[in-house]
Amino acid sequence: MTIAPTPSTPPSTRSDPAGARSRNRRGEGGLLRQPILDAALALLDETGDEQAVTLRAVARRVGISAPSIYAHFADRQAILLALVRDAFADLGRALEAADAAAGPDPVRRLRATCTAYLDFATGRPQRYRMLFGGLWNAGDAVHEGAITVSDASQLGHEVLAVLVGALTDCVAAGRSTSSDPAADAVAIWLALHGLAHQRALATAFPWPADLEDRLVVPLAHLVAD
Amino acid sequence: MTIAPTPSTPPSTRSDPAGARSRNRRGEGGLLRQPILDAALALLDETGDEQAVTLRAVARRVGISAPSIYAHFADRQAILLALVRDAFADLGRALEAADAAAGPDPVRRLRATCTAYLDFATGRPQRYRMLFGGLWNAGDAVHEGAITVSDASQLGHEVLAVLVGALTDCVAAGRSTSSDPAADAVAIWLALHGLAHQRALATAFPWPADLEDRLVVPLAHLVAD
DNA sequence: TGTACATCAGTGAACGCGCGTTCACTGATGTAC
DNA sequence: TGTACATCAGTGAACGCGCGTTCACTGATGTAC
Repeated sequence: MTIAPTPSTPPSTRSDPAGARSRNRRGEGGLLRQPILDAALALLDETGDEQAVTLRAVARRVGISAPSIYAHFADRQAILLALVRDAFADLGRALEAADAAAGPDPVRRLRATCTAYLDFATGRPQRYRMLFGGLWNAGDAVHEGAITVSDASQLGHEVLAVLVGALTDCVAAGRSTSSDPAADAVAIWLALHGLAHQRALATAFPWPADLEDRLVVPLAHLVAD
Repeated sequence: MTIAPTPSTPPSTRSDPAGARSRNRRGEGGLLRQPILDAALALLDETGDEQAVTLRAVARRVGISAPSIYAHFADRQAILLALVRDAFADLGRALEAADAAAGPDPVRRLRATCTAYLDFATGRPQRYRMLFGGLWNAGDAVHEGAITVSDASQLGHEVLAVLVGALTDCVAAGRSTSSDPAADAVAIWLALHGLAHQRALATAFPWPADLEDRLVVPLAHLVAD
């Protein structure tokens, strides 16, 4: 008995939990890249430890042999960098989406953006910690410097662009007395990072609920409507 | 020819850079504990990577064999925890010293404390990152939870005690309009942490100089004299 | 004061481990003729 | 349409490494008698 391969079967994009996966069709080897990243991200989120993201652990999870990874990533570091890059992009997108969905009121936009930032860190604490854990800053390896410092500063610019935009509009609407929205946006971002990072560190700690307001309102120099 | 041991020689407290060190006298085995911690801290500061603090690397640096460490620390984790503990204590002491040295003016005290906090992180970025890198929060090991979460919250209380004290005095002197100094002190601390952590991450980044003021003045609700 | 001995600081070799990476390979499959 | 073959996805075994930790030990030294 032969099992006829059904050509209509969609190529395996899923990141199978080991075992079941079958070899990709010829020419579709690149499809393994995403499952590898998915597995790496899952390991990171579950263990909260980037040391747990080893080539062998990732391979085990995807259901492939460890050397197979080398067809898609130059080395272990490259996987981690891809993870950081993706997470930065996710965060940037979340902020822009929150800003866009908040309607026209600039104060609402500013607050929605800040909330989205904090939600990202609360919802994916391991990932947030990794973004700012210093991996891409270690700086002795060859390839990391160039790639991810620019990623990080790009995220910086994205975050800041959204915050500066909202804060500038707050000033224009007479809702903020900030005399330097660009600089105050940096201050807001740093304060958000402080809170987000501590929350990502001590997820169980009973952080007061009004901390976000207590940081954002003064730093944005918001005034009553 | 015999080399007579001179009893007046002080016991070796130095953390010799390997090689030269001689066995401690009988009953003074405990003297090895500090050199081990010194070496571990030096490794951390130099590499900026707590993974570099291995038993073997520490032993190599102290000039002893790796198993000797077990007379002083239960395992590798215990060394790292001792490091965290000491660093927390250092930071707490630095803040209290700054507060005490700032004189009677409450605004000066508040600002001096904030500056000291940021200076600690700028001067020992690797150590600061380690304090808040999540080591003691990983939480799966047996002994770490109990020991260091209490350390961390003790530091929290020390930092906050200093900040709350100064801020309360600012309010009393009519220099701050804060209606809740305790809560605002938490906000200040979080903002300081955000700035300190980013500076410790990207030490080379040209951070604007006035960020400290831009954070502390609004968050402390300071008003002109 | 002399001597035997228990104690103590510290050692060296070895263990098993999981790791990143290399290598030569296998077998399926698309393609050129 | 049939067939040979180059290409491609992926494998399995092996390498050397540094690690944490265990073990049996060594030799110096303080102490009890």
